Amino acid sequence: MDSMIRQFYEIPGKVVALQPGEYLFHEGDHAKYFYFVRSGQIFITKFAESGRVLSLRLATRGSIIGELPLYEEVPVYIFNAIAQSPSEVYAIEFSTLHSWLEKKPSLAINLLKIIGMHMRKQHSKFRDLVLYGKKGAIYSTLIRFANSYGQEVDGGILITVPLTNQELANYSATARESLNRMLSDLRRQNVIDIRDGLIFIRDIDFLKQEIQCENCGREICNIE
Amino acid sequence: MDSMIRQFYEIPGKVVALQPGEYLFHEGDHAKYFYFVRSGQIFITKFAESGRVLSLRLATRGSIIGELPLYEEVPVYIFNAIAQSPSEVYAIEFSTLHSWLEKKPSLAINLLKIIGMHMRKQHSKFRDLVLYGKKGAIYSTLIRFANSYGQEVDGGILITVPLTNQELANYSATARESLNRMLSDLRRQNVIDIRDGLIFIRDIDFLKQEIQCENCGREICNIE
DNA sequence: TTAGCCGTGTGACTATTATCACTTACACTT
DNA sequence: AAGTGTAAGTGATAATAGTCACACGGCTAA
Repeated sequence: MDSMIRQFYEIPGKVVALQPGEYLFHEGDHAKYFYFVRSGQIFITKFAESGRVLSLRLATRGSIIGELPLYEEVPVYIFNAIAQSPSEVYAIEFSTLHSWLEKKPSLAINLLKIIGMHMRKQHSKFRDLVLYGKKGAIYSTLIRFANSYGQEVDGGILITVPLTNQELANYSATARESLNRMLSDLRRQNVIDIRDGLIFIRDIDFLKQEIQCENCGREICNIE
Repeated sequence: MDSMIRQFYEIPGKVVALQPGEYLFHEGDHAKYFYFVRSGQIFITKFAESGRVLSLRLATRGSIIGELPLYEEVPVYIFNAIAQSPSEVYAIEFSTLHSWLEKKPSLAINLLKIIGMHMRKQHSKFRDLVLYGKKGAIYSTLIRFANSYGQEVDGGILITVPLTNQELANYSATARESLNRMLSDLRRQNVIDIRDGLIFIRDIDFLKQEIQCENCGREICNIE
């Protein structure tokens, strides 16, 4: 992915630094910039009227953010972007990006590739959720976090991002209690474990099998 | 949308005619062509191992199909495309499309716009489903069909596509019986009606309100 | 004209998931 | 060391959705 975004650095823009918890933008804000992440992690979320939070991505180095309103008549962000850790993003104005895309076909093609990949991610998530219910949503979230932020140790995968049960629940649109019970079950079945507050996946194949994983690869099946 | 795809007609390709029920491609097939629909309607579906069918779109004149494997290393269709009515599609080889995209930036930009729109559609569907459960999925499907195939009559909207309960259920990943009960409830509440086997929506605002519709517009909230 | 098929409708039951209310565990402050 | 706050864990119950079984009606082909 890194090779694909390298080209975007040539486009004039500015660097924005964010502290943990700081918003890059809110949903409903007028959208002026297209971003990609240089360092750190950024939560992409959406609020429901009921007060629930739906988490969609955890963007990291190389991820693009705010691409959705790119060619909208009235460009408005439809998600929130909040720094999880100290982060830096590169901000390019839509108008600047537009003119560069017109001049450089290879840039447009790269963006097509990136957005196409996003489509695939979104579809595979949709599939997991819709066909296998909350179990599908939760197992799929674990697999995606493992693919994006997992570190292989002791024959398992340690998810190196600290996440509360509530945060994990937000990724699968599940009640915290339901998520908690599922994690407890998985722990009892020796599929996962908690190590210093981080999730350690002993048997990722079990998770994949349960949701009939199509093994779409780490390029697609991730949370970035 | 039609204006956006006009440009694609300049690219050499071939016309493929389909009879109702005929497959344009199956999921898992090696993907060679990018299509757009000239006439008729095409179901886009996905099969689950359990035998269930998940319906995603009903493509019509101006819709693009098979765009997902565009820049994949091993291009494979991930959905099925089946004609619902006698249809004609225009087929462009990926390799041909690639070279045209490189030569014509405006073509790449148009494709970006179209795919960006698809992303928005997908996100809004995801939201409806995830935040409002099956009710969200079903009401949202009705609204989308109304936006794509609705005809205003008698102060309501008639969905001009004949759909069985099973077909509608496939769009919302719901059991036929559950869908049936929900439709019955809506009928009792005078929100919808059945006219000669077609769904007639009396009170679309009720449906929109129940799923906290963000009024994203017909360009986004449709089933194409 | 009638048997067969298909789609609809519905009751009874089961499974899944959410909600509420509370206890426990742990880190951090004072 | 006690007090406070936050997250985790859990039981009981309610709400939502799926499954199974079957009745009914309309259409069609023999």
